[in-house]
Amino acid sequence: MVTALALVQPETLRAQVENNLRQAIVCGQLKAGEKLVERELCEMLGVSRPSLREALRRLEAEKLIVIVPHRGPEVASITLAEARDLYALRGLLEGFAAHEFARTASDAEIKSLARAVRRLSDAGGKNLMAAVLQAKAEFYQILLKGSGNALVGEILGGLLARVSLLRATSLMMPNRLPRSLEEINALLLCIQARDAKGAQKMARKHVLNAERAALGVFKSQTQSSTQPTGESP
Amino acid sequence: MVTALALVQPETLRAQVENNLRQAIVCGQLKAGEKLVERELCEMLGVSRPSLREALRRLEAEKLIVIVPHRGPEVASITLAEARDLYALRGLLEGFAAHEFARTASDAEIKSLARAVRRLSDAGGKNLMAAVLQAKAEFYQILLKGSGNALVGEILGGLLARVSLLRATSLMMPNRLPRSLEEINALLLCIQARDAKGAQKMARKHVLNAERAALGVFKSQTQSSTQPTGESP
DNA sequence: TTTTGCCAGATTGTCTGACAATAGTAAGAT
DNA sequence: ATCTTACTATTGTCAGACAATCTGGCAAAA
Repeated sequence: MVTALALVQPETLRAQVENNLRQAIVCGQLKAGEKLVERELCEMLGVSRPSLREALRRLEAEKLIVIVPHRGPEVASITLAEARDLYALRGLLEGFAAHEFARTASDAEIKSLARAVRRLSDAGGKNLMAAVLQAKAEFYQILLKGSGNALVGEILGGLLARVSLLRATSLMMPNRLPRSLEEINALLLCIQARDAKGAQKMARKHVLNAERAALGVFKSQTQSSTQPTGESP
Repeated sequence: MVTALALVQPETLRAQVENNLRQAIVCGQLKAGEKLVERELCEMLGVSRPSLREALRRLEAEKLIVIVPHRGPEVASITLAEARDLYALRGLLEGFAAHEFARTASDAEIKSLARAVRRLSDAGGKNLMAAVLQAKAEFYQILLKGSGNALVGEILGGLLARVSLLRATSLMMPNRLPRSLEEINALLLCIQARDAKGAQKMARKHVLNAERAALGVFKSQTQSSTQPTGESP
């Protein structure tokens, strides 16, 4: 008897377009504020306008692009105030997820999380950025799944995509990596001790620190572009 | 001289379709689980398929409809677990909004909120459901705006639309209205006292009570359809 | 009778081509 | 130099078409 058979559903063309564009945006290939032209994208991706436009509508709903009527779509850009709001919400939601995980996750899930943290630390120690990224994604996935609230994961996923528009995420500052790993380890300790309140606080603190670092870079970036205080002689 | 002239931006046709469908869904004209057929909707709304499909994509991104490839769209339906997740998040976010409002809103905003509560109580006392709805919407708008985090309002708006899919909202149980008004008044008192923590707790409590009432109705609805165990002895 | 296989109709996914409406731009007039 | 005007590019919207796929029922086999 067949126990499990994951038949890959043939992704519709529109979905592929959507995924391609989304990844191009969060990876920075399409920069924040960049104007998009339908025909160009059609040729690039090899699809017709209707398919492209449907994909654009979804990305618009996700707030990754902005479409002003008769002026066309462009990659969304984030103001300082919006970034603050984003991080505030992220802290709230990740704090909630950590709280619930510590409270309700199974021992097996906690062990799984611990393994992910381990991999993350290893990758961080060797400065393997790609591995860090993957391990961090796994860490989040386990945390969110174990929190028992799928909605939080859904919303948080959307927020993280928007945060990436800042183009000043923790990856841009390798010097913060050690402290970031410390914070995650502290979070893990709280969870292993089933200390829900402590886990919540640690998660919030982690986000808060990430915010400080990111917004610091962000401010200096935007300031330097509007008010070039002598980057080079 | 003209002081203020709100020139209604000519809503694109697609946006009108989107709004019509969204309202039809949250109002219950299109019931949860109902299958939608593109051509029927096109004829109903008098638009072409591309325009309709773009609107559908946006509603899909908002999780108000579900589109399975080659099987067409249908109005999303909510399971008990999803409903619980929704209310948990709602409590978290409304609690946050109340906390921040109490902490940072201006005195003028607090007065504005008090007026909205007053209108809400009046409408509730007279059992004018339409007026209650409008006053409650205003109340939320003021609260969210004054909380200083636009994102929370954005996310919460999406959640509330999805909650309406339950079709077992507080409106369905007029007997809960008095208690609901009491809770909102208590929340207002906390806010007027600038008691952020208290406001947060009251907001959460309010959502929790709403959840209890809604899920009670929801369970009895779904049970009675699948397992009619005799509503009353 | 139940199950299996198959076919036709219906619906969606996608493309092409077209035209009107609007925004951005460049040229011309004062 | 500033304002007005005309033009061009791009988007918004439509109609029609065709292939891929799902759905339901009917016939054939066990």
